[in-house]
Amino acid sequence: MKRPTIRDVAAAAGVSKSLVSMVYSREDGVSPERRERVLAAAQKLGFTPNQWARSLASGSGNFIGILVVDLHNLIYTEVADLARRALLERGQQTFMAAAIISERKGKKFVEKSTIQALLDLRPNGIIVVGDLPEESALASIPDSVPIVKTIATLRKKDRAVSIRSDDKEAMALVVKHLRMRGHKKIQYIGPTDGAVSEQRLEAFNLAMTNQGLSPKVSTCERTEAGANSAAKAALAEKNPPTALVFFNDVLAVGAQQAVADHVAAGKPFVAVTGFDNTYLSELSQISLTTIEPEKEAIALKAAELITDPKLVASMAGQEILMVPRLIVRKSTDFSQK
Amino acid sequence: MKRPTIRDVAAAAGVSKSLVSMVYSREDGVSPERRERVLAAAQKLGFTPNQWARSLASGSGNFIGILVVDLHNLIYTEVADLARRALLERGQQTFMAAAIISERKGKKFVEKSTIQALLDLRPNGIIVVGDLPEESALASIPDSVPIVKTIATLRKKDRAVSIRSDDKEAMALVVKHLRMRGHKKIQYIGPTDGAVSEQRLEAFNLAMTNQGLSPKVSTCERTEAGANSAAKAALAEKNPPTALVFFNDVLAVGAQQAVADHVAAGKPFVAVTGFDNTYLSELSQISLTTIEPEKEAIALKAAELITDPKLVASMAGQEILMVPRLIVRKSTDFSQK
DNA sequence: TTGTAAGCGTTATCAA
DNA sequence: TTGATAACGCTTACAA
Repeated sequence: MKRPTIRDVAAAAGVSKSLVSMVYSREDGVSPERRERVLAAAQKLGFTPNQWARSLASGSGNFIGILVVDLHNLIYTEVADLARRALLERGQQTFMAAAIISERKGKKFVEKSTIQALLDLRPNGIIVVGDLPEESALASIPDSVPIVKTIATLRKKDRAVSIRSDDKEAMALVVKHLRMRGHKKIQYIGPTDGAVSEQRLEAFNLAMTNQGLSPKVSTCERTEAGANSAAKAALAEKNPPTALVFFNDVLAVGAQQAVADHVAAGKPFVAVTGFDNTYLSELSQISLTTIEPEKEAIALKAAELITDPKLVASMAGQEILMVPRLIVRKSTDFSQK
Repeated sequence: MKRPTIRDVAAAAGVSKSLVSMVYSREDGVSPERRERVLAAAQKLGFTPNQWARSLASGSGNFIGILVVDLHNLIYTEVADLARRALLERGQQTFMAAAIISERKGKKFVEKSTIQALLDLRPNGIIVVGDLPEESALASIPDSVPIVKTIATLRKKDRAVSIRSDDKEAMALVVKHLRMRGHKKIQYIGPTDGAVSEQRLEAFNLAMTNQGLSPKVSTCERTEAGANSAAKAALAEKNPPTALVFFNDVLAVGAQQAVADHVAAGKPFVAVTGFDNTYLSELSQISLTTIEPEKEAIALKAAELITDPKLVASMAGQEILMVPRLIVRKSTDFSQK
C-alpha cells in the first residue's frame, strides 16, 4: 500500500540503495547487468523516485517552476501553457503552480506562502507569468537560479529578465489605425492597479500626442462590469468619443453592452479595441480589433532563456520587447457592422 | 544568501534544533521565554520552515492538493479557485498544480509525472477538478488520503467521492424549456471523448424521449471550430433542427457563427443552449441560455468533504449530484433577438 | 563498479 | 521543558 522506496528496490534487487540511486541519476557508472536487475525490481514494485526527496538531497529539483499569477487571466494561462510545452520539448521537467491573490482593504496581494512553496521545491529556474503585486518572496531565491518574467514589468534593481510586448508600439498601431478611420476623439479605458496597466496607459498618451491628438483617459476596475460603466459614463458626456481603447480584451468585451446601447439609441458608431488577442476577441459575435502580443514568441523566448542561467545573469534587468501585431476585426469597422 | 534553516535559528537563539521545530509545530510544550527567543532569532534571519522537508519528515504535507486537469477550461479554474478559497477560510493550506494533457495519435492522456509530483508532496487530501483521461497515478495514493473529484465521473471501483451537477436533471430542464417554446426538432452537439461527455449525451437522449421527442445527435471535437462545422452541417440538412443543444458554453459560442449565417440566409430562428454558465454566456452579445451547475456549491462541498477523511471513506464510490439551474437568456428567446 | 556513511531540512521518540 | 538521536527518501563523496 505504501509507495516503495529506493530501499525496497535495493532489497529486492539485492544491491545497495546507492546503486539504485545511481541507476536513476546517472547514465553510466553502473554495470549493465546490475542496472537491469534494479530496473526489473523497480518495475515489479512499481517504484518511481520521489522527485522532492531528490531535490532536498541534491539541492536542486531539476525542474523549471512556472508561477501563474492569476488563473482567470486567459493570457496568463495561455502563455504558461505554451512555455510549459516548449520546455517539455527541450526535455525540461516543469511544475506549474498558481499563486493566490487575495484582496484585503481593496488592495491586492499575493499569499506569500504559495510562492515560497514553489521555491522550496528548489526549481532550476522560475518563470513568472503575470505581474506580481508583491514579490518579496522571490528575494529568497539564490542568484544561481534564473528568473524570467513574462507579461510583467521589472522592479527597480530587478535581476530578472522580462519578456513582454512593446506597449508603445502596440498603442501606436491602435491609434494610427483609428486615426486612419477618421477617429479623433479617442478615449482610453483601463485600470491603474499595476505597472503593466500604467505603462499601457502612458503608451496610449504618447501615441495620441505623436498623432497630434489629445488623449482622454478614464480608469476602471479590472472587471467587465467596471469597464461597462466606465464606457457608459464616457459615452454619456456631451462630446462623446467615437472610439474606445481598452486595456485588454476582457474589458473591451465587457463594455460592449454600453456601446450597443449607445448605438441602439441612434448615436453614431463607436469603434472599440482590446488587447491580448485572446480567443474571446475572435468569436464571431464579438469580433474585436485587438493587439496580438505574440504570446507564442514570448513563451518560446522564456523557455529558451530559463534553460540558460548564465545568459539570464548576463541580461539581468533587461526587458525584451516583442513587436506586437494589430488584428483588425469588425469592432473598428463601421461598414461591416 | 542561502535560506536559513532550523539549525541557523537554533544557533542564533542558543537552543537545540528540536526546540525550534517545536515552536513551529506545536502550540504548547515550549516555555514562553524560549519561544520568544526562537521567534526573534527566526525573524532576524528571515527564517520560514521548509514545508516540503517537513512533509518528508512527518509523512504528511498538511495541505490539500488541488489538481486542475485543464487550465483552459473556464469552469475548471473557477471551481478550483472557489475550492481553494473555501479551504483557505477553513485554515487549510492548499497547493494547486496543473496537469499536463498531451495528445499522442489523437488520444489525450495525462503526463503521469505531473500527478505523481503533486502526490509526492504528500497532501492530506486531493481534489481533482475535471475528468482525468488516465489516472493510474492516483492509485499510488494511500487509502488514508481522501480523494474528491469534481466535475468528473467515477471509475468502476473508484474509492473517491465525486461531486457534480445532475446532468439528467439539467438536460430535462433544457429540453422542457425548448419544448415549451415550441421546439420539437432539437439536436444535441458535443464530444464523446470522456465519461462526462457521454453521460451528458445520454441525459439528453433520455430527456427527449421523456418528452415524447426523438433525439438527434451529432458529435464534434472540443473546439469552437469543431462545434461550428457540426452546427453548419446540422443546419444544412433538408429538415434542419430549430434548436441546438451544446455540450458546453464554449462550443455553443463557437457555433454561433453558423447559426447567425443560417438566420442571415433568411432561415428561421434557431435556439441555442450551452452548459456551465461561464462568464462567456453572460456577455451581452452572446447572452446564452445555459445551465448553472452550481459551481460554488460544488466547490464548497468539495472543501467540506476533503477535510474529513473518515466521511469521504464512508462515502467511497458515491456521487453527489447538485441540482442544476436553467439560466434563460436571449439565445433561446426569439422575441428578444 | 559497488557499498558505506554523512547529509538535505525537518519531525518524532525518548531520555535527561 | 529540553536536547540527543534516529528517521523521511534520496544524493553524493569517499572508501573498498
